[in-house]
Amino acid sequence: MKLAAWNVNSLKVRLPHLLEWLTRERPDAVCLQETKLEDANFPLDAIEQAGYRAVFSGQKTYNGVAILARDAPQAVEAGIPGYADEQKRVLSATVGDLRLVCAYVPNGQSLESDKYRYKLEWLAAFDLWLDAELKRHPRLAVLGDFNIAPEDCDVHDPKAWEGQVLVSPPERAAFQRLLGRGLKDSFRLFEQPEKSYSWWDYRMNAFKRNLGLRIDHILLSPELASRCRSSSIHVDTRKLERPSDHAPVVAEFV
DNA sequence: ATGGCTATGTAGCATAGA
Repeated sequence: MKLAAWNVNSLKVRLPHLLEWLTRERPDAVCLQETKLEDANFPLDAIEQAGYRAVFSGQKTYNGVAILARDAPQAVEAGIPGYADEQKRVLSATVGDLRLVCAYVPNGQSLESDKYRYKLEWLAAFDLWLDAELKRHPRLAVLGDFNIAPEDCDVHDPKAWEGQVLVSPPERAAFQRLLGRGLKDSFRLFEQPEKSYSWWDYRMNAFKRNLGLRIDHILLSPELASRCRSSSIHVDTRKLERPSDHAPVVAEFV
């Protein structure tokens, strides 16, 4: 069994890449972020023709999340219950015997920004809710763009990034709180190449120079973590024509 | 070198991403 998370940065633009990747990799489920599409414009036909069912929660221009799976997603829930948020950032569904949470954590912009306060507040609500979800769903996976590089080894130049948004201590503490709930960072369950990243700036030839950050993650409940056999980042998609600035992250299970 | 690139909405630039 194979699960994936991919911030596609516009599903409209990235649809050919996605379809090609689905056909080649045949994941059982994929969580997409930044679809940037209203639900009425979701390319459901093309995705169904590729052999996938889909549920989605989108909006114009910004944000937007979707879950694609070979088996129909059930018990679909959008957002964080009890946390009012106009922004479409969370979608949950049951696929087979798994509970999947697709998440697009706010970026935060800069430490002085209102968006940074929103990010921390959002993460607090997310953490509280996930604690309850973990108790309800022993086989829980949280997949998406967390917009947090958990450790200095997830940052190409930790000195240059020190204290900035995506690596600031409060954000990293929020990520550690999720791990404290019992969730495991699937990527770090295994030996990994040094300088492994999931996002590279479009500018300054950042990808060619591997100036990246690891901010996209698959977190697993203890039961799922014990079944996980590998985790990797599909860097090759970043080499395509008109790529997303994020690469898919993948976890495989027995 | 606080720039640079990409996508969107909308019709020349503004906003956001990370």
